[in-house]
Amino acid sequence: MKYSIDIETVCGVKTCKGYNTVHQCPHDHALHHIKNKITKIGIYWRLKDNTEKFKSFDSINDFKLFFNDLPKENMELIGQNFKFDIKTLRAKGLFISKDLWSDDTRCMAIALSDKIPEKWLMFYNIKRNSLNKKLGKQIHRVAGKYSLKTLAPYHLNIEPFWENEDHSDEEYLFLDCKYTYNLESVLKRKLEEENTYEFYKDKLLKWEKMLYEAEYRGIRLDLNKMSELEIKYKNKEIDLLKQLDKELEKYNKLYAKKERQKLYEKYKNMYYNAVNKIKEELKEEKESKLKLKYKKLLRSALQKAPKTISFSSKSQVAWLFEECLGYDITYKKREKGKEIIKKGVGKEVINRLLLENKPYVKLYKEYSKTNKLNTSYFPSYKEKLVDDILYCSFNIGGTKTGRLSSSNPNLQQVPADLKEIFIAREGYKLITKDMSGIEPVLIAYLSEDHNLCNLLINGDNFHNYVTKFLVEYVNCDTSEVKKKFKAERDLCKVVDLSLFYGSGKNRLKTTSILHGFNWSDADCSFKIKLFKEKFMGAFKFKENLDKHLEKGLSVTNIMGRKLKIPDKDDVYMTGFNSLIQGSASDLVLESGARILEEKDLHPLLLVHDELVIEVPDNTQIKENEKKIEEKMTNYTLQSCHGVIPLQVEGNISNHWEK
DNA sequence: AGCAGGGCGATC
DNA sequence: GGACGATCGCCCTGCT
Repeated sequence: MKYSIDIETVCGVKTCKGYNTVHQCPHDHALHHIKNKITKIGIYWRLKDNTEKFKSFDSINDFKLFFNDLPKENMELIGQNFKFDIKTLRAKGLFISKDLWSDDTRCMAIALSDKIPEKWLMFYNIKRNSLNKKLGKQIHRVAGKYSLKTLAPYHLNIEPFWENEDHSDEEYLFLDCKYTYNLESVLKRKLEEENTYEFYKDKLLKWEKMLYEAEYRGIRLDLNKMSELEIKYKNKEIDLLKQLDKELEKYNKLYAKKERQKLYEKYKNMYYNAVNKIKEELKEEKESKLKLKYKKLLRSALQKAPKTISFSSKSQVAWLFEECLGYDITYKKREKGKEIIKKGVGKEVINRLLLENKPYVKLYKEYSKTNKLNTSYFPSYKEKLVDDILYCSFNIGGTKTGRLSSSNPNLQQVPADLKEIFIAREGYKLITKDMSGIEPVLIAYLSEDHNLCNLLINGDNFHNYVTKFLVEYVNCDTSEVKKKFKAERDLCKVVDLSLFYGSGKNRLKTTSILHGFNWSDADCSFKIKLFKEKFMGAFKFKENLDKHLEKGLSVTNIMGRKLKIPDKDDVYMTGFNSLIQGSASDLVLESGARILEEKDLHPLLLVHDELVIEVPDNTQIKENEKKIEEKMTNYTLQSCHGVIPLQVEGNISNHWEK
């Protein structure tokens, strides 16, 4: 028997100002399986004669009683983004076996290469906005292309539907369940029609279940270490700020003056505008009143006006560097194919100024980094922790390329310096393994490029190889490059892959400057020519791929995922990139799922080409490490030049290894 | 006051 | 003809 299930949740943190309400919680606690609170649970099914059955529950206990009484043999559960529901139910005491989870309409929509057109989504959002306008509040949030709110109207030919303000609407819950139930069969047919049903069922759904386990388990933080680091960086920030304020005192005064000037102008204009609106005959009596009013407003505004430069404001720092210190803060940027000159204090400008030995730049750079850690990492982690466990969400359909993404918090962008606070549970260790050099391997496998295949089959390192021929004078054994030409290799390492994906001489030049080399334009052009000749096969492959994608046709990646580029103008820059990065990501997902099938191995984090796995700290650990390596490399990448080997790197440790 | 959008930086 | 790409989240700013 098929059932579709849906739950409604709200913020469940009593001390939070969003407690028990939807949409107001600033931390999205409604989405946190431990910090949320279930308000309704709905279950929908159909009898043999097709009559609809629907039941809803206000409490988990009532639902539990009902659910436990249902016959489990041949039970099939369907959900929309069911990962969230099954996780939340489990956290509240109802464990549902993964085996009963038979379909996920969100995953189905992700696997379907036929996506909802952008235009359709636009119309949907216009409707949503006008509804919000009527309500006077942003009640209805953006519905993504994989949410039920857009999938159901699009695939089932029904009118868009909306929940009421408190999410407790019985009717809405019923529709949610019913549409999920109906979507399953429609999407199944569509997947079968385009031959992606197997990919969905055997791969994507399996991966989603693995992610569910990873999310449910969460990762432990070393709280002592964290507060130690937090204090360290707090003090560092205060220190740096003191230095900046001291050294730049006169500019602080200048800035305060400028801001005051701006306020004078602002309130002067407001005053004149107000005066102009008065009818001629009333002018005399009202004018003086207005003058007083705006004087008063100006006075209070002046009191609140900033007295020092805020170094976390890019525009203020830009003003300081350009107007006060006379630095050149321009940089080139491409927008819609055109090169434009922009101003800013981003990485590129800062690094150039550093090379020019401009004062204060180093100080500012350090301050920015510290400020970033203090404002966007520690507070976010602390707010999301449950005891010492941190939970994130993985989004399998979050990206255009097929890559995985992470949010709440995003554990795929943890700064290297903070990785040491991520630790194993008592009695466990963490094994960090990354599939180093996975992208060149996939490019070799898919394009069968002669040189690329051979160098990898020989066991040579891609970056070493590139360094050797890109830096003309290098003529040594490939294995010696890393030692003898470290700076050159570091430069090549950050730019070589991008050359496959379409980066050009400007990119090469900027990168060379960042690495302390000043390669000329001609030099860069020449090097790119060399690179293209060396890997002619790969570029030929890209050319053909682009032609194919530009026709609007789809390609299948290494794991069976179908990929289309909706806008043909995007193909040149994103087509090849998506195929390779999506394949790499799927390879890691598949590896994670295979690892989970083994006893006692718990994948926790997936970071594009890297897995962090929690394993028991016992005598089996070395064997387990071998097992993990085997799961990550046991793919046969057969090319016409031979089998291309996959390699993994990484260690067993108490914490997440850099 | 609250939202949208730009700029930026962390990761791969 | 020429262009690396993909995220998430924070801060600031300008608009209504």
